[in-house]
Amino acid sequence: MYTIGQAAQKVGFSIGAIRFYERKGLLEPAARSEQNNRLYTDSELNWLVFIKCLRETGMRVEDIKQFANMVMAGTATLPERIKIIQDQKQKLLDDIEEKKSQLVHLERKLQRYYNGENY
Amino acid sequence: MYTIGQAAQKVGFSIGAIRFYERKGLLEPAARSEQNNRLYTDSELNWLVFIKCLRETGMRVEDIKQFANMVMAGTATLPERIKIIQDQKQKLLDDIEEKKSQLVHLERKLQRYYNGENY
DNA sequence: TTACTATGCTACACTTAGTGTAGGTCAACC
DNA sequence: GGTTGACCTACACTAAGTGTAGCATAGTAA
Repeated sequence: MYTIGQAAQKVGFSIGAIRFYERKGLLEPAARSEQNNRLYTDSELNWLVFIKCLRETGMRVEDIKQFANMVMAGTATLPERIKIIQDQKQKLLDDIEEKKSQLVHLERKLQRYYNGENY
Repeated sequence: MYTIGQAAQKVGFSIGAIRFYERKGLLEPAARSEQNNRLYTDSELNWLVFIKCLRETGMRVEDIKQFANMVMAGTATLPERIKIIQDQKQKLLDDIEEKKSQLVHLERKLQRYYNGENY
C-alpha cells in the first residue's frame, strides 16, 4: 500500500492532481488508513498510469472518465474506443496545423521588424 | 463611429471578447452614445486589429497589454519587443513538439488495439 | 397604440485541469 | 516540549473568454 505522496511520485502526478481525479470520479475513493490518509494498491497505481497515458494524449478528464467506463464495460465498446482515439488524433493534428499557422504570423512580424517597421 | 456589434464583425472578435479586452485594460474605455452604447472610431478598430494579430500568434492577453505599452513607448523598446516575439515563437515550437509526441502515443495506442489489446 | 424584435447594457456564473493557500491533525524525531 | 514532514479539507485562483439573467432602448409591424 502506498500513501498519496508515494503514489504521486511513482506515477508522476502531483498529489493535488490525484485528489482532483478522485473528486472528478476518475478514481474510486481511495481506502483510508487509521489516520484517514489515502492508501493505494498496486492495482490502483496501474489505473493511475493508465489515466496518465490517456492524459498525455491530450484527452480531457471528462472524456477519460467515459473512456474508463467503456474499458470496464468490456470488448463490446472497442470500436467506439478506437473512434475516440482516432478523433483525438485528428484534433491533435488540427492543433498542430493551427500552431504552425501562428508560427508563420510570428515570423512575418519578425521580418517586418527586421525591415524597419516599428510598431 | 461603429457600435460594438459593427466593430466585432469588422474585426472578427465576438462582442463579449471586445468588452473583455476593455475590462482587462487592453483598450481604453470606449466613448459612449447618448444611449450609453459603446462607440468605436476607425483608429480604435485598427487597434483591435492589432490586438487580433497578436492574439493569433498565441500571445497571452496580459502580455499583449505589456506589448501594447511598449509600442506606445516608442522605438526604444524595439529590441525588447523582438525578444518577446522570439520567445513566443520558441514556445510555439515547443508546443508543436509536445503535440507531436502525444500523437505518437495515440498511434501506439491504436496499433495496440489493432493488434488485439482490449483495454 | 401596442407588440415584437434587435441590439445594447451590467453583473454574475461557468468552463479546464489542475495549483496554491489557510488552517488543522498526526506521528516521528531531538 | 517543540519542530518538522506528510497528510487532511475546503476554498480561491488561474486564462480567455462564453453564456445567462434581467434590464433599457429604438425601430418596425399590425
